[in-house]
Amino acid sequence: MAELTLEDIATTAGVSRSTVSRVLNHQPNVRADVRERVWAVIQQTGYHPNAAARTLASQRSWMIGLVLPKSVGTFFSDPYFPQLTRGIAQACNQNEYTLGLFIMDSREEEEKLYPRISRTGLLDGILVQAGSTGDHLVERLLNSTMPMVYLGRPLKLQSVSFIDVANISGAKKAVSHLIHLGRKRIAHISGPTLSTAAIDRTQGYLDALAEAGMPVDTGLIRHGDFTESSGFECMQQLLAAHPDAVFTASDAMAYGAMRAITSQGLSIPAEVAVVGFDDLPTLQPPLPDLALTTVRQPIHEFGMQAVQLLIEVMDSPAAGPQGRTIETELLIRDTCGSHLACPV
Amino acid sequence: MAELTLEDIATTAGVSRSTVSRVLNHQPNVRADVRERVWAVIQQTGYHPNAAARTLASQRSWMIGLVLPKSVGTFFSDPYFPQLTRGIAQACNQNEYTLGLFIMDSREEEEKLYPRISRTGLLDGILVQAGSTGDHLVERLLNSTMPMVYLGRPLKLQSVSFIDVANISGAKKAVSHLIHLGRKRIAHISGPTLSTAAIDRTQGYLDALAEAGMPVDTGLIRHGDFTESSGFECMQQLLAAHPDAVFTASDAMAYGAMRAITSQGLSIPAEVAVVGFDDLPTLQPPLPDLALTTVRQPIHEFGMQAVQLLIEVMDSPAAGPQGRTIETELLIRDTCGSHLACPV
DNA sequence: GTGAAAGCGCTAACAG
DNA sequence: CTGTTAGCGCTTTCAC
Repeated sequence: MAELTLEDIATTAGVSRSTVSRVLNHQPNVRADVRERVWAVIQQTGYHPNAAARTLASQRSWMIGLVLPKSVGTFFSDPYFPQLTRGIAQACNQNEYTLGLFIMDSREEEEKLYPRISRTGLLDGILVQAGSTGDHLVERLLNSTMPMVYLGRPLKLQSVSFIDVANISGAKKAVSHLIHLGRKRIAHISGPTLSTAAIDRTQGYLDALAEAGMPVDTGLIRHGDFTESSGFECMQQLLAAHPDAVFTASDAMAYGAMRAITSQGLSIPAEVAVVGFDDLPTLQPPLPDLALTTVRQPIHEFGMQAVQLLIEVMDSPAAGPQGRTIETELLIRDTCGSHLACPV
Repeated sequence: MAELTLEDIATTAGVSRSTVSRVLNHQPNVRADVRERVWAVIQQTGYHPNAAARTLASQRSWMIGLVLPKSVGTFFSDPYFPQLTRGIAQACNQNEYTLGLFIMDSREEEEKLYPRISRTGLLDGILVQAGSTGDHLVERLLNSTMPMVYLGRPLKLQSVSFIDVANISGAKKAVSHLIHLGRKRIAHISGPTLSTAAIDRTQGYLDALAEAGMPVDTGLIRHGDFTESSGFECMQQLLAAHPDAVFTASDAMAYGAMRAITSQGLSIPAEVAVVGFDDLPTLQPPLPDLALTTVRQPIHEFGMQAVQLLIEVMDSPAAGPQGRTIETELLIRDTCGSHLACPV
């Protein structure tokens, strides 16, 4: 079954290739009746233009790539990425872009994939997920001329377009809330030291303490790796310092912390309040009747905005690097103890 | 910055375009010294061939699509898909294919995406995830000439290539194990009635009972939707019928069931044994010290095999529809009570 | 408003 | 073993 071509449509519609092309691309200069006639033929025959030919001639593939460097090790143990991917995919659909997925599991894959990603005629632009700082592939990509948006806070601002969650202010909101509720010894479980998201959330924690004139006790700070079990372990250690609250850099760690707290016979939130970060709907809470107070980051929205920004960058490359920040929301539920302190 | 072309490389290397093309595609008929000279130029200049031009000329895009119909609603609440996607991506990388992701959230998106997916010159083949039976998009795709592999059991075998997990035998292994341990009233929590995976796992349950000459009590069967909470609810109902074991069609439901059982003050596995299905590593068990006995499906492997099969289908379309089944493994841990019954 | 013609950058016979 | 010659199917000036 030989595929239909523009030529075929042109012939049966009794017009030239150019005209069919104009109709296909919704260009104005076509007489209404001709346009209809051509559309009719297109519909009847079920013709679809050849993507490669179109890309070659127009120098535009209408395809963008989502690049996940190998340093994003948690990709599939963390519900964050599926959500993000879904937001990105949806925005792609809305804007008629096809989404290419580039997942690297090893340094070798990074080496092999780099030429494919940077090859012209395949991608119009890329979304690059921030991994640990100093990732080799990311560095190379940053130095290429491919239009891109970095997902997260880049090390040196102003050199690349990026979109990030307002981690600092989000974390600060959470900790300030705990302070206002009268908590005095607020512990903090941060993420990996190379994660800018973790660094920024810790910064928010420090900012909140500073604003309240409260001292920083490094004995109340631990670094986990965003997972439940690391939250459990960090909290076990922290309990020796008798905190009356803990702010964790992820919900999973908050759940781990809750498990540690209750297993010591302490009550939440009366004796130790807990506030997390993420609000991923799919996590199963350890204590069904105790909803976690947390900082919600709108991941799906984040993904959609990322695509939108990339489109802007691709459409007007002369505008230079753009930055965008997505706001968070403090969701006050049970574990912060608001109902204990605020009987209003 | 004008992009380099084959022509440029040919000129500076002092050969013709064809020769450069041959070198690029690792074709044999090139003298060794010429080959090296050309490679040198390619390396120095950092030249990468244009993907669209290559696709147009060779009629091969080296890109495959992963299609997730809207009926796959659980896509991002279920750790199954991220794992699957990772396996697929890895196999694509190994075989030099680019992966396109097509996620549909609504019927409208399905309509809009169909032409893009079936458009020639974009995809060499597609992987179509099974959703609920009778999905509109899937029907259309099945009737197209696009090389494809269906992920799951198709309704009418023999009309399409597919790859599936051995759900029936896996479930049967699980239930037979419970029977051998002396359990008499084995309940079952199945999945959605439109899911072939759920249907097959239930079949395995029935087969095991039949083989043992045990009666089927429909009062011991409930349908959940694979989620934790549905497992909890189904188990609450089932407990009224006093089962001494339960086999669930997913780990998440098994965890829900465990929560229901313990909240009734019953002990696992002494009073009620539990066996799940999946063995997804990322789920957080409700009872940290009680590991779930379950049927492991090697999802990552499944994804890789799916790509392999698709490649076979694309390379030899004349061979007709191919079917492949991936075996499961019964992982005996704590919740089935093996240690109680088998003091060997 | 419409058609002719010239590519887009590559692959693949076909000669030599 | 290497170069010449046609395209692949579409977009896009440029005339008319």
